[in-house]
Amino acid sequence: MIRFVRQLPLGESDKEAILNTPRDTRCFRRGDTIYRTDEPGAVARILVEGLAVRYRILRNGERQSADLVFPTRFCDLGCILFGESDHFLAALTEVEILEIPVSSVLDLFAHHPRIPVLLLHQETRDRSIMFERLLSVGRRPAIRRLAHFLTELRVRREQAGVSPSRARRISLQQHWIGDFLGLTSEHVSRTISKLKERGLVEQQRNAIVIQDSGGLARLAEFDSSYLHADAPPQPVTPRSVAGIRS
Amino acid sequence: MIRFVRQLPLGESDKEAILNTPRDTRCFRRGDTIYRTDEPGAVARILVEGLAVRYRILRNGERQSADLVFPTRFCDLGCILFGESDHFLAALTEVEILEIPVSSVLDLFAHHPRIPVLLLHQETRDRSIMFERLLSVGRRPAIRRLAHFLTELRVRREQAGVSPSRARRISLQQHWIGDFLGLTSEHVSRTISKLKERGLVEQQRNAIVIQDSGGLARLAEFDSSYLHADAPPQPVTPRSVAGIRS
DNA sequence: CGTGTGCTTGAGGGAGATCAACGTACGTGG
DNA sequence: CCACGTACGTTGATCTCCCTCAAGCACACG
Repeated sequence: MIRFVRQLPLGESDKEAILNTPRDTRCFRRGDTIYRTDEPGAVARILVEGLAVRYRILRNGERQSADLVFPTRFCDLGCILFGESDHFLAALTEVEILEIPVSSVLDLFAHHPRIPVLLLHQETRDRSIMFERLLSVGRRPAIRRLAHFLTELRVRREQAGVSPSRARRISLQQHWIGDFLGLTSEHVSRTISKLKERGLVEQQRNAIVIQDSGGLARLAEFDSSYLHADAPPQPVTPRSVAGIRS
Repeated sequence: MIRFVRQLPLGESDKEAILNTPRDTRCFRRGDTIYRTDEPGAVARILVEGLAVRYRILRNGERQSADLVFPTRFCDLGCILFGESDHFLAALTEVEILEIPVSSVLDLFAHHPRIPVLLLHQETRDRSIMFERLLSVGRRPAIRRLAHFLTELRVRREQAGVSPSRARRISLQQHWIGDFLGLTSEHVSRTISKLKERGLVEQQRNAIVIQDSGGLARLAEFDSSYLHADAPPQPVTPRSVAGIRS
């Protein structure tokens, strides 16, 4: 927690305030549902460790995932701002969640204005990523969709500081991949086979390993600008501490 | 402009500051491209009049729309925060745009912290809408997709103050509807026919008119909670002026 | 009155879904 | 150490929803 706060591109007083905020830690195991839309009671949650997935479901049980939640992110701004979450969150690995009373977060917002601006940055970037997902699902054929998704994950993990070789190893169940891409898990399996035939990826137990990142990115027509990687972390107040990107 | 600012759920000093910000007005006609991703130079834009659509394109020219931009909204936060826009904006009607230098907007953010919090609300709601679109495109069959889209537009326009009878009248070219839903315009045409056969909508010149809102919403399995209609406009600082929803 | 723009309709094809069976790795208990 | 069950992934056959391509139509506008 402390390490995570220290890295934020915020002023010292902002960080102090965050560290002094009352909080609770909860842990989840792979496969657990972290929260649901029908849960009453609003809590602000920050994922500090692990990997989680945001999804919505249809009445017939079909699922659509939108986002992976990486560490240091608020899980659900909607829950803070609107008092209800509009999606489900599931743990893909062991997950550690910080729970903070909503009122405390709102106090933080009111007294430390750099914090909502930081969140505005994150939210805007996340929205851009979701837009690109929508473009994939709406207009790209399955093989490009998958190539694009794998490339996006690789690039985002590299941006988050994962070493290139580890970032090329993507460990996600195929039914989750299908839920991200609007495909059935069977078709995901077939599509992975096609990528293997082309020598772009190979499979190791429970993971897809990117063999030819360039070729995969080319197949996907991947253009990383939507990830806003080179954006300044915090351009709003010139005096703000230049921190490490979250 | 003045009327628009007066309605914002902000304090008087915030509104004064907005009104004192240097700005330029530009007008566009139906069909015009308002901005493109490859345009250099960041400007903050607010749509004050008319209706616009955000979309991205693939190399082969295929298009995916994500959002309709209604009046009083920033067109492109990405452009303000990251210095580049990640999508195109096109005018669906006559459109009036306010252009403000990015530096002025960033000053506003820094000195009037309620403003970024207000934007955070809007951005979070927009993201929820985009998530629902992704769910549609990924998992709903065409007829439900269309029913859901039409219902969403009706409800959002009602929330924005349009009378129920006018809100039931949706005037959008079919190729744009297709771009929202990940369908071809031919299939949109066929799908509208199916809705007509069921007595849910009818067509008048250049517009779809919802006949049976309830039936349409039922077919779509529409649940309006993702629109966060009942959320407080500005819960952050209890002393903030309770304003009319934007 | 021609021309363009958007909508409709049809025939045919294909990408991906569905349904079902089978394979493989792994953990658990005997 | 092996038998078994479960969770995931693979593969095949068939089907269907939506796309593609093409032609025709309706209305607006010069």
